[in-house]
Amino acid sequence: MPYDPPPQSPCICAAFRKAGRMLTRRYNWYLKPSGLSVSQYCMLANIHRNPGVSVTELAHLMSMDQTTVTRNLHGLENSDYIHLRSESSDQRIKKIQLTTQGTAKVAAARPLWEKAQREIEAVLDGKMIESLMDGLKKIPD
Amino acid sequence: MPYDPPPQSPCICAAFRKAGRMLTRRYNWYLKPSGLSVSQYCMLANIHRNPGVSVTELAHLMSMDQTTVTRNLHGLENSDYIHLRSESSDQRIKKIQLTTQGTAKVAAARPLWEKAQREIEAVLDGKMIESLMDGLKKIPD
DNA sequence: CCCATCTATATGTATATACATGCATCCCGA
DNA sequence: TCGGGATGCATGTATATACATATAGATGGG
Repeated sequence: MPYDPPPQSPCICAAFRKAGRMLTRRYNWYLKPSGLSVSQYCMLANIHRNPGVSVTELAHLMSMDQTTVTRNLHGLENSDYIHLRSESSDQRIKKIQLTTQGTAKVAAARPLWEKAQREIEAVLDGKMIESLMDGLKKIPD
Repeated sequence: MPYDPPPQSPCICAAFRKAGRMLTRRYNWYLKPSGLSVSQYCMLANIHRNPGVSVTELAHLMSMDQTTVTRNLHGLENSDYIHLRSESSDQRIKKIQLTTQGTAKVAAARPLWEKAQREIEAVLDGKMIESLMDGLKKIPD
């Protein structure tokens, strides 16, 4: 019986998904005392960097589906870390802002994030990551 | 009012998660005619490469939680792509095998996967990916 | 002005992921 | 041999993710 060979070159997508799981576990471990997941922390940090960003804009920033952003924001809103305000000039658009508690939470979590980031920077070459992220820009939507 | 600066260096974890989302969307687009997601395809391919692997072994292979593997396997079992058989020498262990349909499905999906893989290989340097995956091995569990 | 159409967000559904924990089985030392 | 700890898998719960679609608001051509 001929043996049907499995894929030779490892699946790049699987590699990145696996890396994501490993990094997520590690960052979450460091962030645990803050009560934030790395997903939540990064979403708050993105809002911090882009005050008043809309749901769809945030989705584009993070290469995330708009509906995923909507749902992830709900948790952050229920925790009173953000609030959404409809744009007066266009009632469809919701602009996202950090609340005082949200700003404080990000600030409190940041040293924990930095510990994780430093640990990973020690084993991964930043230049390579940059170069890979650059290549990803060429992927069609 | 002092402006609390957001994280300077981009979050490596967020970068990998974002890359994973982008690649997952693209691979899933190519795999759509097969009816398999890239997650399912890769899990089947792992089983193909490791016939008789156990649930926990597969979890280690993929850096995935054992409970996640258990749940992902259920879908593949319901679709009759795999079957689980308790090891006679140790009833706790379940060994995973591709069924005839599962083997056929992987074979049918493979050319679609290859199209995705080739497209991504054209924009991402394989050596860098390898080197990054190497670095990840140094992350504690 | 009005409706067709476009755009921004939300909801229904399904899979992916992981932590805490439960359950069954195995194994070893007394 | 038996009982406690170790091991392998499953379940309860919660978040993350995305596709299809619904809803509300905006906009422009007639």
